[in-house]
Amino acid sequence: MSDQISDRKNKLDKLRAQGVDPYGWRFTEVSSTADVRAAAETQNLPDGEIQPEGATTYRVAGRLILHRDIGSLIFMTLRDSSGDLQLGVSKKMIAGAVDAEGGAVGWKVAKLLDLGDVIGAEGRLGRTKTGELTLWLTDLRILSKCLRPPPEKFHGLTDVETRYRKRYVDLFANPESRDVFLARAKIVRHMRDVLHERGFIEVDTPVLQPIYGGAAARPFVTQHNTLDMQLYMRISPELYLKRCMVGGIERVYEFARCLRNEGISPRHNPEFTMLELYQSYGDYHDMMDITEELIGGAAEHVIGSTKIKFGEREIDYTRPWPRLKYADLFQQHVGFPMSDIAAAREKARSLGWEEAKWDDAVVVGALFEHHVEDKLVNPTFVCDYPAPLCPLTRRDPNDASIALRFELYVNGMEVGNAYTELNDPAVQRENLERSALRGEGDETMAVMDEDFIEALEYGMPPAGGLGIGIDRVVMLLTGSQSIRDVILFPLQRVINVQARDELGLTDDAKAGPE
RNA sequence: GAGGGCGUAGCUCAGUCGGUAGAAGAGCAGCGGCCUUUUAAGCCGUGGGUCCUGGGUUCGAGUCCCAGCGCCCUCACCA
Repeated sequence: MSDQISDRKNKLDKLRAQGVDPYGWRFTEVSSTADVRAAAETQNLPDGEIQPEGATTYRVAGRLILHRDIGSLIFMTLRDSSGDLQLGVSKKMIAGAVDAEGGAVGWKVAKLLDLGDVIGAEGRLGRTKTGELTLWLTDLRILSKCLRPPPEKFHGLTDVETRYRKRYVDLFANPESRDVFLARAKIVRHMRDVLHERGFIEVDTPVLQPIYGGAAARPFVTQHNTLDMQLYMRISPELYLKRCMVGGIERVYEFARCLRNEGISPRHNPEFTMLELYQSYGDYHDMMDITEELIGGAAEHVIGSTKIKFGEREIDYTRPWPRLKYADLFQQHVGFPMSDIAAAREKARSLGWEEAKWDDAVVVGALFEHHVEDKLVNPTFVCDYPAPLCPLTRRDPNDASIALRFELYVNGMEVGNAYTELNDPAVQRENLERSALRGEGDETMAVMDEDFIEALEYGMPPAGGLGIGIDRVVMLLTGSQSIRDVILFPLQRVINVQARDELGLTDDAKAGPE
């Protein structure tokens, strides 16, 4: 009976026995530890001294992550979302503290604290002999008891699986993990600011869709009971955002959670966030400008640098970014023009690919991926794709085999994708029919969406459209090697499947009591 | 889906060639003490294990073999 949870529960009982509620209440007018540090910078705080009674006091709240008990003096480290701050508890100094109801708090609470407890505190600033900024407490209360032992104080939580499954522990135990998600929030905020400034309107479109489209991917299938209807989780918001443009929302965007029933990898998660935006009366050149501002601007304003390390490499986000043609990159890195289909097929065969049943464009695309993508380390716009694989893109008026599309590559990874949008309903119908035909039996291929065509028949303005993989941008800007490091709660298999099976708790058994 | 790697105390990790008598170790955390300027505080004492699970080989398995579960990586898939 000596496990750590019971030890902590014992302390819970001791606190209650002394009239202290271990699950505290409202604790307001709190400064962040960052605010306290900033305030300290402006004051003369000699080493080894505490500000005298009557000096400004500060209130802070957060989680206890270090605790050094030196008899009738205790040093603790408090962590909030802005950082850490040392607290000092002197038995003499805190002796008189009482709470609003007249119950004594302070020293006896300090003696019953455990690592991980959430506390509120108030005190006066000072510096220790070694110059460490310290808040010397005049008040201390416990706001929430931590019943489970937190990870080791020095190494934190390193087990990858536990970090993903118990992200709440990872977040308070590993500041660098917390910082990734704070950076993610700032990056998204920066993007919203840029779009707001340019007159874009944020909307929400359906995740549950009767017909899925806007990308080539396998969807998750689900079912609505009352409507007795099969639905798909969206793989893309594209067709709905275009309907918004038909309706006169000229500049529209959505931070769209998309779900794709595909493989999982360090760059792919079943659900991910895509920023998708459309600008009426623009084209894909406008999308390049805005992409630079969204991502390059985030590097500058959020990370504070245009040169950011990713693994061994340093990536340079200095704008403007090169805008290169797909055909030129192909020629440069593959070694012959992409129009030379015979050479392309021969090359494919030499790589051991079974290309016989592939379309010409697929062969060219595969060679491009194999030979070119890895070379694109610094942000690069790859422009003007072969048309056959772009059913939603407008063709170059001078060359129908070229689609007015670009993809943004960074560190060999596709981060953005943009088109000069197709707005001729007849051509759109034709393209969708053709790709539906080619993809017969392939549930990833585009399917006909009659209502979408009908929307186009009312007239959609010519437009530029852009999609940016937010998770991947956050990976690059925060140096995260896996997409799961920038997604708070990445999908993991349920544990105890075996145990459930052994107990006979299969799906059938769970459906209802006998 | 294929291949490779990993799984030992709450956490971070040792554990050699399969064997060092009995009790599988350390640090942190815990528990009992001491300490009013610590910095991963220190000192003394002390409790804690489904070695992922289930089989097998063996005189003997944390270690070897097989199956399963979970995670990571590579490839495939993801235009």
